[in-house]
Amino acid sequence: MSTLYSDLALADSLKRAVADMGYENMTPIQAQAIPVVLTGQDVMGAAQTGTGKTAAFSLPLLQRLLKHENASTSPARHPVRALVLLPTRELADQVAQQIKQYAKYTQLRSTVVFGGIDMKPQTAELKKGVEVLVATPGRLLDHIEAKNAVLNQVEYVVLDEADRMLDIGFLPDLQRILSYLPKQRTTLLFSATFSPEIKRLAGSYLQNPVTIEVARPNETASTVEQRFFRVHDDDKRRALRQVLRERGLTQAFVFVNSRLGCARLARSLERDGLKTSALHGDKSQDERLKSLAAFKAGEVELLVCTDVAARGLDIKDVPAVFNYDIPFNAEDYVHRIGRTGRAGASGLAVSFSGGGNDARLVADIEKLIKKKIELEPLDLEADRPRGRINDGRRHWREEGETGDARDALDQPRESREAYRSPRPHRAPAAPRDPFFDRPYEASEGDQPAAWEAAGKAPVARAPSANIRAKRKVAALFKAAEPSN
DNA sequence: AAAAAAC
Repeated sequence: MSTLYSDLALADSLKRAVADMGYENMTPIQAQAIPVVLTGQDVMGAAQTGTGKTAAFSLPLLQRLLKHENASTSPARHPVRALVLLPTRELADQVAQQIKQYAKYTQLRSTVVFGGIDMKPQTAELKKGVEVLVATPGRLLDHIEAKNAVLNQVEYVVLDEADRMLDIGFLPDLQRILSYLPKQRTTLLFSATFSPEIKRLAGSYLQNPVTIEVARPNETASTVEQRFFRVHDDDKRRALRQVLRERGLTQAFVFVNSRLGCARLARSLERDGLKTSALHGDKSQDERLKSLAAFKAGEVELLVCTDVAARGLDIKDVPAVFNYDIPFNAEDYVHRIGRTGRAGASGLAVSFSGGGNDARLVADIEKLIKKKIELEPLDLEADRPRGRINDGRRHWREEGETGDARDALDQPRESREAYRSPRPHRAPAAPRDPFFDRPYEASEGDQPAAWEAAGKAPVARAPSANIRAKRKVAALFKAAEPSN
């Protein structure tokens, strides 16, 4: 069987676009899936990360849209005929851009909708009419309810990262979306990982599906070197820096399990002089896209991220992925390390197994990927003497400052006590304008206030516990952000 | 346990 794009039964307009992108040979998933999707059958496709799944469904999909004109499709109307759903905004953006590339020589229109940004431009695009709509679930439902998107003529639905789309967090939204679609349609599911339960569930959404498994599902790429180090939780940051140095790594994804942990780590690595940006769900969409763009452009060495970045993101030539935290789901491990070693390149995946449940989680991964995992010790260089303050930095927090005191947390637990310094004496703070949160401004001819004349500060009502908690969280995130 | 996805 030929694996050349030029031999495929695709329109010249699509072949030209593929050629423009420099592709000649199909990957195995493409060679197997494209002919099947061209027949219009339902498909469940499993293939390793980084092997071109997007092209595997979008090219034949576009071909079907070109060749099989819908009876109700007039040149004046552009009903949505194909819907592609993804679990994160960045991924939706990426897939939409790829589809635009493939469709650039055709008359087919496409657009993308996702949350976190203004709805109006998306609405305008939808009103103009598109044949292909790429979306994340929440925002799509908004557009459906606002009657901006009419999906009653959808012929093709693609669930990319299908196992994620079918998991408990997404399922309700997904089911609502599917309820707006015609029953008579083609459904395509793709992912690198499928658990047996998800496979069963997926089956209930498909009609006589063709199953395509190019590699064993859940398999990791053989081009990625996988290392697991046993590291004390307090030593992970040093371990990360050491591995970066030893391996001469210029860029890496660094995965962390929580958003706050992500923000904190990004900030502390930034302070270590590493060019870092953070990507997690508590950042504004604008910041998220900027972080990712800076990493793509090579302006940033480390992308410190949560699992928002675990799936699908296709960035060329990222040499390494760190699991600073071991992921809670073994499947996420497969997706995370799939950010490196893409398109046959080599890559390195380094995971730090610390305390808590980590050993158990590593065992889960071993079981899933069916590869023996060796937990190695990591000899840390004594680059930072422990237990004494001799790095010239302060380890307490001055009033009005945030963040520095937490550096003590980077030290081994037993020596933290040494970082506790007596609180420096300071004059009582001047009262602040509670509305603008700044010192009261004195104006010409001001008399000393009554409180000042009496030599005591005014009594302010303490903020409620609720407000204090909110402020505290906001301050933590603010303090934890890299400065730029 | 966490993250993601809508204001």
